[in-house]
Amino acid sequence: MPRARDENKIQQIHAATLKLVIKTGFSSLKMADVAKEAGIATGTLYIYYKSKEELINELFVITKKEVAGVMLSPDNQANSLYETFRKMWVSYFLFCYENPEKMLFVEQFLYSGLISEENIRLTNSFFEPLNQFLEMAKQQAFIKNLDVELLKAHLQGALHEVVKVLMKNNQPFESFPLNSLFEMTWNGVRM
Amino acid sequence: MPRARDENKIQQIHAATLKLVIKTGFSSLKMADVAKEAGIATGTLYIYYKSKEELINELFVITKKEVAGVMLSPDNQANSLYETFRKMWVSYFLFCYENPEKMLFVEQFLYSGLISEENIRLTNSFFEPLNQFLEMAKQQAFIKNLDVELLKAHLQGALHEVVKVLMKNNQPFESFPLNSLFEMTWNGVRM
DNA sequence: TTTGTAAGTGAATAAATAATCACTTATCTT
DNA sequence: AAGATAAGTGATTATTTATTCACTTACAAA
Repeated sequence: MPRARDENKIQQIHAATLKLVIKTGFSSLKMADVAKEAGIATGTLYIYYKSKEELINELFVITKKEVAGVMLSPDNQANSLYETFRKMWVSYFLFCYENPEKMLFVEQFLYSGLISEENIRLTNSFFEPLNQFLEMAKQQAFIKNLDVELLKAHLQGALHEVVKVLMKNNQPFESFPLNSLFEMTWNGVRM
Repeated sequence: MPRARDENKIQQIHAATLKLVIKTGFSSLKMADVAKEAGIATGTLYIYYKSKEELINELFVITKKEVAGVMLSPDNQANSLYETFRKMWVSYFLFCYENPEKMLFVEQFLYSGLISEENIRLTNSFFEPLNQFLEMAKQQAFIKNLDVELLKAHLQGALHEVVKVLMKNNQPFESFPLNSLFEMTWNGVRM
């Protein structure tokens, strides 16, 4: 029997890819660099991924799935729509703040032309429960009666850009005005 | 005397670059393609720009300057802070809607690692009057007392993502809920 | 009209980088 | 312990794409 395929190595490859994307931008992401950063040979990288495109696509899907898991965690289910909304928003905010490389990776590659249409559709499907939650909140006149895609875009766009500014300024976790930022978002979408 | 350098050709090059970026993403932006799209030879492209990096950087600065011009237009000066804020927001929204290729170009390249630090600083300086306006609005307790960079990030992030959704869905200009979208934004930042 | 100069051309070259492969190493089975 | 098999290696190769350059064309001045 052969050696077991090293699942841990895949983690190293992913971490290396994310690290390089956040460090130097994705236009300079090279397979040789990814391999070096992951501590393996370029040839080894190609044992795990047939091509750069495949690596990028897989990491994109995995990261989107992780985000969906964070937002839609059972922990975020609360007794009121407001509380559920707030928990989801805070979870996502903290995820982005603590994993800026994942946020940026997804954002950068979404419109890069490197992610297949199929994977775009697949990753969108992960967020179907979120769509349903927002539809329900709309029906109960809890949030504004706008197209769910527009609501999500408004919420996500604002959150991402804010996190990027916090990142750039190296804001320590305690110092940033999480509640004020949530209030700003909430006052926007509430009825 | 030689022929006059064709200023119009620069416009063609810029238009071609923006068109290709929005069509296929910037990772597949090739100088040969830009030249072809602009109707010139690749060699000609290098008469106008020393390198791809120079083309990208110049177009980035020009586009940012155009955006600043649109937002800070004297037409947007009104009697109330509210009205000025609204006019600026609507101007920028419509600019992005009508020029999605410019919005996406700037967004895609900002974190790409291809724009020089110097040009990042330069283009930020174009928006200094906007910063001053927001500082004033804060002092007059007209909008929330949050860091101006965070306010701008929230506003711009939400607006961009919303425009992208409208674009993707091919929404005709008349059908989209401009006022509702503005209200959402305004309710977020207002005191 | 001739002539000098710079713009324009696109095939050819250089540079960057994705991907391969002949070889080595590690692990598992018997 | 020996054989079998797959992982791992990194220099080499293939491919892509930025850039150049020898040549042509268009224009303006004399």
